[in-house]
Amino acid sequence: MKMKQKANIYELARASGFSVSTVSKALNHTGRISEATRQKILKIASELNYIPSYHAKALSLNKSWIIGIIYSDNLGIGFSHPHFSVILEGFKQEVEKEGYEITFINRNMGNRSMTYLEFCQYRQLEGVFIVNYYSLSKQVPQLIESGIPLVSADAGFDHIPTVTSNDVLGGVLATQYLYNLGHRKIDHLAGPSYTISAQHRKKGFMQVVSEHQDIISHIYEANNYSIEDGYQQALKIIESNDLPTAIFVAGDWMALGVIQALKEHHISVPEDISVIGYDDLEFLKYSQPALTTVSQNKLEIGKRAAQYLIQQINGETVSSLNVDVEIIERDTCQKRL
Amino acid sequence: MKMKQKANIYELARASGFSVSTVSKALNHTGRISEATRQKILKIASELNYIPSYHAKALSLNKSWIIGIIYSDNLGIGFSHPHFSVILEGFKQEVEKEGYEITFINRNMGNRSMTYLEFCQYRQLEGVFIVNYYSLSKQVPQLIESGIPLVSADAGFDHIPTVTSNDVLGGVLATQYLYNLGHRKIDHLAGPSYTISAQHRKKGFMQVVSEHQDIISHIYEANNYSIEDGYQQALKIIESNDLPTAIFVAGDWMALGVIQALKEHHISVPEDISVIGYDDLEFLKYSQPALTTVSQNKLEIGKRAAQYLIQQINGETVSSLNVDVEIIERDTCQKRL
DNA sequence: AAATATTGGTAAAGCGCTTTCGCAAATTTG
DNA sequence: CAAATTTGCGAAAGCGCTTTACCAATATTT
Repeated sequence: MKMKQKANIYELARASGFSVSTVSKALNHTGRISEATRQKILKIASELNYIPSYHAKALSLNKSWIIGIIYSDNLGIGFSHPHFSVILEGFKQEVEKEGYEITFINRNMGNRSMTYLEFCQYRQLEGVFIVNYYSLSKQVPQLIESGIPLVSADAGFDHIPTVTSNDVLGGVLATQYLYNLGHRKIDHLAGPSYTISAQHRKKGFMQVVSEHQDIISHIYEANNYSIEDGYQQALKIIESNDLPTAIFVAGDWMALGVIQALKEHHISVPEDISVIGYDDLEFLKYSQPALTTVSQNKLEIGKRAAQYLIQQINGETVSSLNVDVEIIERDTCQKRL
Repeated sequence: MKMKQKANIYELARASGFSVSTVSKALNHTGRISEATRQKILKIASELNYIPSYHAKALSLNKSWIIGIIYSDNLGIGFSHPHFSVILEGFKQEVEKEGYEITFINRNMGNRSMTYLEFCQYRQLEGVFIVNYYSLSKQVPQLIESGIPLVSADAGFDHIPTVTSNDVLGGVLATQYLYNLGHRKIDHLAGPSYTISAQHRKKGFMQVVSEHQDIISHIYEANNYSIEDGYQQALKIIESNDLPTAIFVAGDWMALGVIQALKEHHISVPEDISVIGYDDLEFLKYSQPALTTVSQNKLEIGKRAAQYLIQQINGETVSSLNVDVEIIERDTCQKRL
């Protein structure tokens, strides 16, 4: 049986005896047309294995059904990033539900390089999702100015609807948690201060500290949310000769470094010092001891971002949103009597 | 300054005084045209912020520059999958270098659902990369029959060029490694037998065993490469009352479960039993004790797959390829004297 | 200087689809 | 039963680009 190659609308017209306009209307359930002829045409379409041409449709309708993703990954690990990959996944699931596809915006398509905006125009993108973008270049401002629907999962852009964790709340919860366990000497290892997330977590921490006269605290700050930075800062805490009984670490990676440094100095977690992290990276469930942490609802962040973007594409206006966080109790914190 | 909205080729023609055909040729460095007029046209194009329309180009040229990805993720974690996400990343990097984009093939675009093949036709995809697909449906056979360029990162499809780790070699290396450490009672926990990867790793294991008369071994088999399955099978090993001194576990996840089970029975790793895993999942670097494992070069697998696919798109024919693996020595194996 | 080849450029058709507008036939209204 | 609507359908233009076929004007060969 020879498969008919790529029948188009004209062949359907010829085969059915109707005009192309009528065929088009039949296929799209649009326009005025009798049910009888619609059925005839649909039947023929299926017999001929008709599949419409996306490119022709997109050109004609001026609608691409594609959403761009800006995912500049400073670690070079791309999809494998334990935090952003989950957000991306949630985003993807949600937009696909609504019939959109995603594509990654990179600046050298084909041969010549393009700006983000140029790429968006070239591909007629419906909107773009900015996740994990740190740069001072004019690229994003240019996008904002262009009026294309935008949503971000990074705090730090004004003028863009943003979906992030409620990091102030996270800071509060983590600190209260330690306080309620009986800790009174609580240090905070903050993330890099140029990130809004770090600022907020620290703010939450300080808020709780200020509410309780009996807390003694020091704040340290890392340049990066990395294991290495956690390790280095922990060394400082150790050298300070004024050990806390608990540390609220602003990121899981850093917490890993902290725990390692403590262990090397024969300070055991959680017996000597309790440690709580932030992020709830999937794999830290399996670390030993399993990390107690503040969980960000990453999948939810991605999904809400998707909804916000699609709402904008449909002409609605949206504001920003903070997604709730929660404490995940595992094995790195314990009561202090 | 008012930004000209989406100038097209006709406006360039009018503004430059040349015809659209000439403009097109100037823009594409094609056809016979004098350098002088080309420069004039390019100048005007840049002044008018001309950006071509992808859709029009694609329709006219019948070329989409887009590669489809079939990534059916049975765990539901999508991008976050610690093994496949890295392969995907390598693939993406490599195809982008050549000017292609990737898109994910899911069966319900817009509203109605499509088969993989229909989607490929709809979007005029140049080729497709099958990664992590297990299903008995006719979808993939249909793709194969259609003649669209295909490449896979899963063993298990005949008739499709496949890029995978050399799993037989991996099995050999792991087993030899244990043997050379002095182990003579070596068990193997194999992956699910319906996967080619598990079959190959086991084959490598048995090959080494057969070469050495003095090895005593048992083989166990899991239904899944999961922590839970590793845990369950480890219980069986423990119950057997014939403990090995080393276990070659066919997957890192399973190894995690194995180690946990052993620990709960106060059998310490590596003092009592050495454990070697398989995969080299990124995060297991940080497990305690850090897992010794057979490392799959995931990034390389993705990149080679990309190259193979593009070669096919360009009309060349390619065969399959096995990417080398290597032992990563960490803390879960030790000498047996 | 006549014959030939090359160069620079254009008109027009084609890629596959949507949509407006118009028109005849069928249907509803008063 | 005439007038007013409504229904069913088609012609044609438009979306923005590429490419073939052709023509006139040069440039090159004998």
